[in-house]
Amino acid sequence: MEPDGALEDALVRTSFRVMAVLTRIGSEHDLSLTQLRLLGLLRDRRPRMTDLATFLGLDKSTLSGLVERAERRGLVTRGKSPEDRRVVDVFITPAGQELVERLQEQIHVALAPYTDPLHADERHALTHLLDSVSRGPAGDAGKNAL
Amino acid sequence: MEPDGALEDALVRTSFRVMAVLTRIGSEHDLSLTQLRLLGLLRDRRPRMTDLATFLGLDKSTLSGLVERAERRGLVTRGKSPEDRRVVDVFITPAGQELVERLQEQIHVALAPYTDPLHADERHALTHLLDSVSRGPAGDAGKNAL
DNA sequence: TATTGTTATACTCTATAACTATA
DNA sequence: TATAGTTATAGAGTATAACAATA
Repeated sequence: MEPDGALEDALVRTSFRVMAVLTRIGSEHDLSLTQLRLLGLLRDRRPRMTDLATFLGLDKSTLSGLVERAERRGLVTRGKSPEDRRVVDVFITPAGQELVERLQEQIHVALAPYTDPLHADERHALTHLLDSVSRGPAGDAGKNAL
Repeated sequence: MEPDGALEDALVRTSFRVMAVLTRIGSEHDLSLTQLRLLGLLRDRRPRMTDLATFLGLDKSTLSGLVERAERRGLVTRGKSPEDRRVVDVFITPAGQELVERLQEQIHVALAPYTDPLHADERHALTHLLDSVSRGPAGDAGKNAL
């Protein structure tokens, strides 16, 4: 039997490992972890600024800067909504889309060495256990992947 | 059978969840994720500046600022090594020690809702699988917990 | 009045380059 | 010469407060 808190410690330790991988891959493309997540979110969504702030857990003023820098690099675009003219929708550009797909691929490759030692049934079990965990406590919103 | 990359996606998703928890708890104490890790590392070590930079994957100049701000808050201290007078050793203070223990406790409490739904045998299995994963590819240094 | 977003400001985090002091 | 650490500088990330535009 593990000591109390062993599972939580293992989760924290693993998460720092994964974040180190994401940080490294991001920085190879001059992207912070936050820009990485931003692009990931935009991959299959075109949210408004406020939605992005909520998803990322950041202030809307922070989003203004984040999106502005991504836009300056040609990765995303902003467009005013026709229905409600206060709203700004954010889209990924083709260049951004291409980049995010490349990143996804590199992330998988970089994580593979960590997961490769597992047998097929272990991979299967771990995937399902992590899905349970990241689904979170009942009543916690669905949230985002990368 | 899961699609290819499902395990990697689950790892990334879970890691972002865990980081969100750590970020929130840190910010409740005015600590960045990096300061949190710094204190965690110092909990049972008294490394030199260069060691810390290596552990955290940061430049030594970044460490100077990080440690300086933590020192200003009374959480850590710096002391010149007597053997090699170029070296600076970093220690956690009693106040820092007390804080880091409180943080550890809060982190466990905050993660519990995610892990509570698992049965005892699932918790056991997940702990061991995560330990395998975070042990990493053969030849990867031991590294740190929180 | 309330909501959406931006701007101004201030601080932290980060790396690069140049430096000091030891070794 | 090489190593340990700091400082100066510049840019990104972040929140708070004040603001403009729209509802």
